[in-house]
Amino acid sequence: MSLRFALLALLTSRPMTGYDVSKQFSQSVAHVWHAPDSQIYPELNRMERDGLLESTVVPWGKKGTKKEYAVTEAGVKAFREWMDSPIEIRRQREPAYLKAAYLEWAEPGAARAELEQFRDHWTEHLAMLEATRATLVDRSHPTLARRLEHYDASQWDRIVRYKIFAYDGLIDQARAAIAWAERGLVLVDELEGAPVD
Amino acid sequence: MSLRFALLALLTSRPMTGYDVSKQFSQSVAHVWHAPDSQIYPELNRMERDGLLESTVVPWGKKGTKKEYAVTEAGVKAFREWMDSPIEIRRQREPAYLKAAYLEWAEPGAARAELEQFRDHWTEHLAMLEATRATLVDRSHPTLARRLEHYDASQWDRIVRYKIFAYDGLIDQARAAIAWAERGLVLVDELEGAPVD
DNA sequence: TGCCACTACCTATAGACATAGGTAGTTTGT
DNA sequence: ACAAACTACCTATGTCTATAGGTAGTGGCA
Repeated sequence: MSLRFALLALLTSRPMTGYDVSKQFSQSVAHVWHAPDSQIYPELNRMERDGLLESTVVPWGKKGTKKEYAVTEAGVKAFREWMDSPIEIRRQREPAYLKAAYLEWAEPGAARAELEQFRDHWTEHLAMLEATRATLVDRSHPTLARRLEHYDASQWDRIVRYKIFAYDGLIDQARAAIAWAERGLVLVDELEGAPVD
Repeated sequence: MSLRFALLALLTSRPMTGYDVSKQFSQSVAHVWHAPDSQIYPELNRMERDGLLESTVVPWGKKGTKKEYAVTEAGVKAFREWMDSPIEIRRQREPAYLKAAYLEWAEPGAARAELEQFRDHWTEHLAMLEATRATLVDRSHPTLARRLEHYDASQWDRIVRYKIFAYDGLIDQARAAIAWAERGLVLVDELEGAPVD
């Protein structure tokens, strides 16, 4: 159900075509809520059917058309209601920690590879989060810039700081994950003997 | 697919009935991979069908019976293979961070309630993780104790330390989440004005 | 004897999600 | 003139997951 509100969140910055949504999504909202376009297109249709969005068909080239979605008043209301309602708590479901708990079953080499892969994934993810955070701080993030246009300048700081706050949380998590993986690599060396190569 | 291996992990400690699995699960493996019993029973059946488990029917009372599942050799092999194969990377999907990024849409009271609820959930979760960690350190954790029986005493430290390592990772994440929520509450007070009550 | 909590196991249903495709038009560069 | 890359949108399939039930036997106790 969160996908619907993630899409609403994105579309409050400006009306967009489905294609724009699926592209922009991966560069902003997807950092907190990932979804592939095969989930996005049908959801946009359902949201229009439910009156949260309305679409206008825009010509594109000679024969082509595209559909631009805008949030309706009912959409804004639904988004606000969701914002004011308690969050669902997500249950822990992380294969990396599951595996870590049973590392005595793994080959030492595989255990190391595992932890390195995990660390590298989060390191990459962290770099992306920090880069995005920087574009929020200097307000060059395109979606943010479009969003701020609807607001009085006195509100800008407030809006931006909430977004930075969200990214700070994600960055903390990424850092914690990386540090944990590093400790794991040290532990594997200690328990299995350092690799000989 | 991880559920299958989470169940295998649990059942390597000792054979268990489906009911035991679903009870024990929530006190150990569920900390890293949650699943309700409505998912567990069918999965156990499928695992037996696939030759990873074998079951023996045990009488229970006068008329009742229960099914005890034990991991087969094929099950052990599958578990080892999974342990040695690269992990799937989970995509970010956390409603709390999604909401945090759009907190300018929320009522100040709702924003505070949100963050408090998030903090309280993780505080509770942290207490549980720390309590469980302590039972691993002193080896009083029942599933761990049963597991260690299959191993030579020289291996005990190795096994226990991997489990502690996994919990340490979860504890780090919980602490980071709590600290983030606290910072969020301060931020809301700063941006929306402290609550008047 | 009846009731209740618990053990034991299972089903149904709907929605979420991943993965892997497909079609058709447009723009850009050579 | 043509290919390649991109825009635009959609479908199919299978699995996963949440939620909410259901049935039947057991053990204790009042």
